Amino acid sequence: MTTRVRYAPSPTGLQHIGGVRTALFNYFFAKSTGGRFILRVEDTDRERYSDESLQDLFDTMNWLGLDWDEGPEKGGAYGPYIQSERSEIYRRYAHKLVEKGYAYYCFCSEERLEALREEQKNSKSDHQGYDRHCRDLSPEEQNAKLKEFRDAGKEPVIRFKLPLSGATVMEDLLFGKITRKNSDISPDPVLLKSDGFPTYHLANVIDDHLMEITHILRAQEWIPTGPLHVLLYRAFGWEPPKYCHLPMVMGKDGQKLSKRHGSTSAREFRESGYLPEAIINYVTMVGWSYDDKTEFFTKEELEKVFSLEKINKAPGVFDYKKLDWFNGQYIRKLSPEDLAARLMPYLQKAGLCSDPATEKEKAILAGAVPLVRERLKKLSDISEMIRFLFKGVSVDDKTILIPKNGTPETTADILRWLAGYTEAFFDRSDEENEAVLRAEAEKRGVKIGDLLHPLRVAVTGTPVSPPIFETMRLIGKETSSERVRRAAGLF
RNA sequence: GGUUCCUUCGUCUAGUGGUUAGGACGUGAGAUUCUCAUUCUUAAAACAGGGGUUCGACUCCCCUAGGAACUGCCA
Repeated sequence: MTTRVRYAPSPTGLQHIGGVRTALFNYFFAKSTGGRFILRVEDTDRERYSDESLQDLFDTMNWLGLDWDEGPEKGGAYGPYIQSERSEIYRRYAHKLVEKGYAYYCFCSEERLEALREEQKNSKSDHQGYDRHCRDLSPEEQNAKLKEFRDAGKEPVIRFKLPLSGATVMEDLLFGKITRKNSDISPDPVLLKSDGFPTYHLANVIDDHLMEITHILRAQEWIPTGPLHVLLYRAFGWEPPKYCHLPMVMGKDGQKLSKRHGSTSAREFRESGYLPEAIINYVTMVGWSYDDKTEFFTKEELEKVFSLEKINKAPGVFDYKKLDWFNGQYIRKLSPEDLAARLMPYLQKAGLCSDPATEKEKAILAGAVPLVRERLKKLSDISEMIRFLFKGVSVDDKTILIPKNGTPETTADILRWLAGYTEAFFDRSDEENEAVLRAEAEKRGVKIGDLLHPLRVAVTGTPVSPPIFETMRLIGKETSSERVRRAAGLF
């Protein structure tokens, strides 16, 4: 039997790290078992649905290179893969449950439910949730209400009739048996909403069965509803798939990862210059490991080596610092050409390069890449790092030209000397130049850094830059000399 | 409040009854270096607590504590 797994997000917001992790695990599990990876869009919440979210889902999958074997835009034998296009199916099955006595119409108003919730909150009773008000309506009452509703152009919701006693066991590949008393399950959850759309519980169970999903890999937050789903499968007379609940991804404070912890959406990570390779590698490593030493994995390797047994049960904290480290590692693994190509969009966005880039701009970037590759954590770092290659520099505050142990006088003198030297600089090798500067520093009784600091600030406008000799060659003789002269003129 | 799940360095983890409890990020120190970064060396840092079981428990069982998730006509 080939495994069939699915990633089934709800397009009600940007794809976040938790979702990405679920997608990744499903994808790798499918690949590693020679199975099929299905994408299903669970857009049954019409209130929160947005086209932008759906687009973001595709963009994210695309960015990460997670191709689905079946799903929207691709099709497959079990379509449609967008739940809003399957409404008829859910309605049919929901009514089938009513006929079989496993579900019932509920006519309770939002207001009544609201009041009920309010009351329960205050009473702090152990049992919360729906009071099963409509569960035992007599056939006459039910028909009357139904007519009343339909005459008014309304539809009642359909609720699942949970067993009042007993317990239900869900088998989980990771956690083993998870048992819940039926009386502890949220009482008679809604299956079909009044707008005719199914709730998650109904749609999910029906689709997973109809699409012949063999394994459900989803976040641990679904554990409490697991037994409910098992009950639903049973009511339909179906065999539940195998479950594997994935540990959650938390923020530093141990709470579910959210905006206040930092970036959480794939889009933010993409835009600030994290490589998909790094995201894939790092995100997979929170909650999963291969052994005690290997931590670098390409997507292709993970497709082979991933296994459910190595998943950790405990939730994991998302460590932004470690992600940065991974990203830096991956940036350094890129070929110079590849890195340059990935960097260019950031320069364009910062207004430093035109779009499309000119040959000259490309050449400057190509020259800069060897100097910055060791220094980048994120691709977006590039614009501030080398803006002086594209734009003029202005030293507003001349004191930043002064090295740590220098004075305005000594600095002015050094700059004048440097201004006189820059011409010769370009005729010599870096080694020769360094020798000259060292000799000059010694003559002045200072360190070479005391000469290089004013030079660096004069040429790049900042006290932190790539190695200054190489940088000057990138900037060119004209501009470099001019900048040094101008800095000297400041005193 | 109730239900369910979880618990090895600050963080991610290895470990499956006998180990000096290993690695990685981060942090400290040092080296390299023109700044920054990279790189290298090195240090500090953990089995939540209490009971059992056992010749022997991080590993098995129980209890406690702590944490999390769920408790919607959201998923």
